[in-house]
Amino acid sequence: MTPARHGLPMHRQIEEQLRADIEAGRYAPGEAIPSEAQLCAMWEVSRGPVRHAVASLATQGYVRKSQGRPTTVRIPPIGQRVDTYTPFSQWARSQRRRYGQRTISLTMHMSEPEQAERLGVRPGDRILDMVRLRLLDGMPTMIERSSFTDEVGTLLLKFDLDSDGISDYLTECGIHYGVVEQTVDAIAADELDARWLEVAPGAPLLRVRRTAAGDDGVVWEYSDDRYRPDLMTFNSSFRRSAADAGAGTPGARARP
Amino acid sequence: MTPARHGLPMHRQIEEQLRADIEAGRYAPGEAIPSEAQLCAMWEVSRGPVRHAVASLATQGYVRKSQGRPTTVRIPPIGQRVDTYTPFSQWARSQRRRYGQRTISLTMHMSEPEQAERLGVRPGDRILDMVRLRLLDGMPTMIERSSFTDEVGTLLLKFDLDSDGISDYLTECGIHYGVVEQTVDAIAADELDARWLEVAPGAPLLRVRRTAAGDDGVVWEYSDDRYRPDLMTFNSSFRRSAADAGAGTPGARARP
DNA sequence: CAGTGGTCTAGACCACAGT
DNA sequence: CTGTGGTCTAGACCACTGA
Repeated sequence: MTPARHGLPMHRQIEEQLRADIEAGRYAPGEAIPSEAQLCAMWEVSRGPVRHAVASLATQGYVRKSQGRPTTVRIPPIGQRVDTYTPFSQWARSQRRRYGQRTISLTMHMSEPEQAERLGVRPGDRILDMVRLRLLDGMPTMIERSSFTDEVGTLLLKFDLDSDGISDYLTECGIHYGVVEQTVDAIAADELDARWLEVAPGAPLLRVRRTAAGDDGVVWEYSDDRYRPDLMTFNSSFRRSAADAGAGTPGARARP
Repeated sequence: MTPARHGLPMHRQIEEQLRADIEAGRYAPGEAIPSEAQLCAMWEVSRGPVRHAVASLATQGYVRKSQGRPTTVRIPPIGQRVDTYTPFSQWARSQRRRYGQRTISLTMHMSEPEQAERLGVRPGDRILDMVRLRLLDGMPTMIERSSFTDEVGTLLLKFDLDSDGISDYLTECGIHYGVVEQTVDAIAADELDARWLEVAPGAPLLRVRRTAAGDDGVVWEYSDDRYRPDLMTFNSSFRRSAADAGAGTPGARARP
């Protein structure tokens, strides 16, 4: 009898279980996960949900699919992934790495027009600005400049920001990540970055700017995260089907 | 009447047609694409292929889905996307931007151990190293350092590398992008970067390292692309389901 | 050859938006 | 309420892999 727990749809339950099994090493990298037929039997479902779950893991880079051969566990990537967002502390936990944070500044103030635009509030509306240093294995790794809407900011002020991840706390408050958009580029370290990340001013940093909205599409966070590139990279991997290339030119398909 | 062209599966045909319609502006940003039911009727297929096609476009950021509401066309992102790889020239064409390239150097030589490792060949095997400057609207935008296996390199030597994108040429030769892995970080410009990209030495650049393999998984390209961050960014956007966060903590779901 | 994943059908019921 | 997308079933046939 299938557990039928939570309100999660079957394909999500299967996905989460497989992800947990992979992260726990119960399926070794390079080894096969159970076949679709086996998963159907294990969960007593049809192929639909099973394929949905495995496809999702494949796009997230957990497994590698190819026709005819069993689906195998991918060699785990070194850095974070760009096609899915995991809060820093949760990512660090999943990698079994020590992490920490220091709050550098915390300011509740009236928003400038530019900030308001990014957060989708009216200029002059109250927002919370937060600057934190994030550590990985004791090394200063990232400077996080976040802005929150008044509603979320008020919640955060009641919380010990130097403690464990704030995302868990916000989730408990009913605030969670629905639609996330990220832009990645590079930027020279300014004086603040340089001091806290212990690099020279002007040194190249990897910047990720992120807006996060709830499931309802209402933005509640804007963040500018700057990483030391020697300590963190962002990865992605995917299959690109043969015909993605030319919408106009079919082209010869001569395979030696 | 459905064209029934190529050997492409239906869901790919539908996806390509929708992508073409979106890029051509036949569906305006923010506007709805045809409903699943309409697409089923138009293509005379069941919902399976239609949902597959739309889901694929959604993960690539072309459309935005939400339950109950029609699926709408996303506002086109400024930069390239990180969760799918499009060769530079093809990306530039899709954005209707002028582009060009200059080959800085081209070397066929025996591989060093490190290079061989990345390309998956034996140390000492012959490889082709290529350094090119890529231009966008006349501005030097990216320096590309690529290494190719002997087989692919031999093909490239027969080709005019300053002409239009080499990826189209390789596709005609039967070489195409199957499995692609990318790593994004930041790096200081070296002397070569600085001279060609017209920035100061040490200026921050956005680096994308990529290995490309065929559908058979055999690697044929390794590339180190360095972008001026003021001229190019990489974007991603996605939905993150509410339960992705805590595998352990269900948490209250109090929504004000 | 048997087993794998890839594709597709024709239904069904549900959750949610907007009227 | 109707129409939308979200999920799922129980079949089917195909393409590919490897023994």
